[in-house]
Amino acid sequence: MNAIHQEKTIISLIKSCTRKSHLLQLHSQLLRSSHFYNPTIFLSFLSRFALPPLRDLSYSGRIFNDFPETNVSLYNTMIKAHSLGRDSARNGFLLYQELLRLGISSNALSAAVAVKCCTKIESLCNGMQIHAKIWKDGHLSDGLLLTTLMDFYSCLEKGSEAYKVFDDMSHRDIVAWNVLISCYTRNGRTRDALALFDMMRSSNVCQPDDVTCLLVLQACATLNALEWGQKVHSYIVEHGFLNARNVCNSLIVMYSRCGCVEKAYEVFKQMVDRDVVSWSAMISGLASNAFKEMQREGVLPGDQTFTGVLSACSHSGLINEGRMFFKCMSRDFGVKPNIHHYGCMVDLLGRAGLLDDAYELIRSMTIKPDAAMWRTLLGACRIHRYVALGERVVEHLVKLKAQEAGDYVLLLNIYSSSGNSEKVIEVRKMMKEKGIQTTPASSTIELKGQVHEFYADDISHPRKKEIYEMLVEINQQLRIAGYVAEITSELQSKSEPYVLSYHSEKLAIAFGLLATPPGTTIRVAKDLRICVDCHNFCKILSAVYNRKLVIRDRNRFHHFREGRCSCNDYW
DNA sequence: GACCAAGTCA
Repeated sequence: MNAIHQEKTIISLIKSCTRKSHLLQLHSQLLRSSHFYNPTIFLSFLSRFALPPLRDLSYSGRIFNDFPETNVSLYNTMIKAHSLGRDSARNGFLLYQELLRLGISSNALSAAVAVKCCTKIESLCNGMQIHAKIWKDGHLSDGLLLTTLMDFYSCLEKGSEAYKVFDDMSHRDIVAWNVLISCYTRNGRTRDALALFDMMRSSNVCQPDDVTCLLVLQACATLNALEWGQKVHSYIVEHGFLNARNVCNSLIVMYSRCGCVEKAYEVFKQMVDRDVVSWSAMISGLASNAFKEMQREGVLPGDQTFTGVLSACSHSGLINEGRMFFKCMSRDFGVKPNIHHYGCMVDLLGRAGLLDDAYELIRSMTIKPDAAMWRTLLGACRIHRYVALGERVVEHLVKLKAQEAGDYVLLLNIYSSSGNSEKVIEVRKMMKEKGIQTTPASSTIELKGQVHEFYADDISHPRKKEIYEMLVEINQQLRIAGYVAEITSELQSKSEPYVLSYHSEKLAIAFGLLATPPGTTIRVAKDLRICVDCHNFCKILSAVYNRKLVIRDRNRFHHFREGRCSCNDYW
């Protein structure tokens, strides 16, 4: 009795672990006790490590292999974990075959997760083999398994097979119906998907849920079926699905595809927790509708139009739209891409981490790339830590004789963030030899019509004593809130090694904090990029001091509020 | 008693 109680406690302890470090600690503790070899406890451990949010395949694979026993559940968990990734799904299927080879009796769940792997790797014949085995093992009454199988056929565009499975099901729950709808939309029977929504509503088999709405809205968007969409919208309102973010996002997409941006905007405005998807959907809706409207009014888009559209795409990370517009501008509108268009595309691809594509694009250009273009790419190399490409880009800049101190600083940052200190020293030396001067960065803040300018470690301001005292206090406060100064990854334009000092923006912010009443937004402009450390500083400061902070640096605006920044991570 | 199915932008 006691043992069972203990087991339960340990399992709930494992479940409550949200951090990998805690879990690892618990793991090593248990490893020393006898509990670890309890298969039930080990299973809950394994699934914690193998499945999202942690999903560490190599670690979970190791403990799975090291564990002295095996059983179906352990295998199922591992197969499931592998089925979630495109690259790992093949190994998931191999694990399933291993399970069969070992003679461990597989169950319906094993088949389900193995089928999931086949869906991911798009292997029809492997999936059909499993289907045959399901038949043989008599698992045909398992609704979950059959739903998975249906989805498999649907994803591989074997609609008729999927319908057959559906027909043979003895009990169909809402998920099965939803899979059927998604199968219809995927396999070119979009109108039937809509009809199904009506059928479900009028019969009392299964009432549409939020996912049903999601799927049907998708169908409406492709069919341009505005009235249908509105019907679904009112159903959503009636059933209180409007607080589901993904439902709202789908509504936005549906309305903008149907040309009703106003309606889309209405939905967008009443949302309380908008995420990237909501914003991207809204932006792309606005952009493409404005674009369509322009054509309707017979105004031909010019090169400036595309600069606007492309830069909107690049700022909102709309990669596919950007690519689409870029392709159609010359093909359909006879607008030859100019250097700005290419610049937007390089920025777009670079931000998305598609650096090789960006490099290829520059190479393919008929016009000569300018320094700004290479610099954009260099910035992207810095973000995504592409050392080799970064070096090549600097070579191009040198060839153009356009290299600036800032470029070397960027290169320095690339090396230092990838931990290559030898190269850092080398570049520094070269900069010294070439006599490259770095201009000190400055930050400005406006107060009652007067602009105050600060440099790093500036002591020229009349209120410098207060400002530095304020900074000491801020640092204390922020440290309590968990701020740790980050000095390793970032180097500013100083040629000296990093000394613990205050960048200009910190001085400006401290001044703003002491010179303005609580609640005032602090606005600072900086001529270079804000560094990671100052960025963290701002994030935490905005929460601790409950102030909104707007920093405009060389690249963009950063809006800090309640411990967060508008640019999700640093850039 | 633990492990399981569908789904938002592109």
